[in-house]
Amino acid sequence: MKTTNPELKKGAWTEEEDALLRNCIERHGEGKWHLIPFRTGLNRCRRSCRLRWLNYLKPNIKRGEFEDDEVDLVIRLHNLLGNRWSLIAGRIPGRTANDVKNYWNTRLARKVVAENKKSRCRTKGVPIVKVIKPHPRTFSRTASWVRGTATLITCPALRLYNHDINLEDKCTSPPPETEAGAAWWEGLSGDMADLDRAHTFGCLQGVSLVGELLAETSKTTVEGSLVRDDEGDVISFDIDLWQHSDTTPQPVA
DNA sequence: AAGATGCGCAACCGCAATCGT
DNA sequence: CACGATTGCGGTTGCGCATCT
Repeated sequence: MKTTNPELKKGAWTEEEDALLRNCIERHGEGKWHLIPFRTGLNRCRRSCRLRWLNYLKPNIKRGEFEDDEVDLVIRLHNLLGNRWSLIAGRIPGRTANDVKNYWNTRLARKVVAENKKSRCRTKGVPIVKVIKPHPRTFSRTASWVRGTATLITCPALRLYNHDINLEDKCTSPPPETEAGAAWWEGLSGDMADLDRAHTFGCLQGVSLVGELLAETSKTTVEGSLVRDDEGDVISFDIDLWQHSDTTPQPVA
């Protein structure tokens, strides 16, 4: 299955190789990585080409020191998502997953551990909050997702399902019972008009989210995390909706 | 001055998910 | 549904440079 060609070049890239790769992607676009070595004539494996592009050559990659707000964001997102570097990087414009991971491993990890130790001493007696991190799900517009047949998508911590019911009913669904859920519902309703090409409707029911999403774009990703206290009660939750453009996913809300 | 050590970053590797047939 | 091919992700390694002894 896996083929390793000992003739393939490894190690640092030269300027010539960079130029070949850049030209090829500018001409043919990103993707189809398996064709890149043939198209460029590079004696590199497709994964090496992909990595070089995504981590170094791609336009808009931000270089240099992380700014304070970026560092703050990385710490918060890592707290929420764990080592999901690609998700974290997706929220920090210009930074790659490798950048974030390296920055974390070389600078932030020790700092955060030390600060956590300090804060644990300060907050003795405060219950530990467990964050459940379901994997993001990606839905294509095809088949059952758009107003189609019943679909059930299960995540470890939340459920999303879509079925053929009247949207008006969905909009007038009773607001969630918990305070956090009610706040979310309010915010969601308020944001509706701002959602350019996708809309989401939903309400909290116990520990699950019932939602329906009409995807007018080619792909939409829903990501969510429930935050529970020691008793297992949901105290807040975070859900992100992503529209996939041709290239990098951009948050819509 | 030269070897040792530490650090940052780019790149590689293995694995799992997804896609296509 | 099964299976191979491809892609994406995160962990790890290794190189080059800076600093220390």
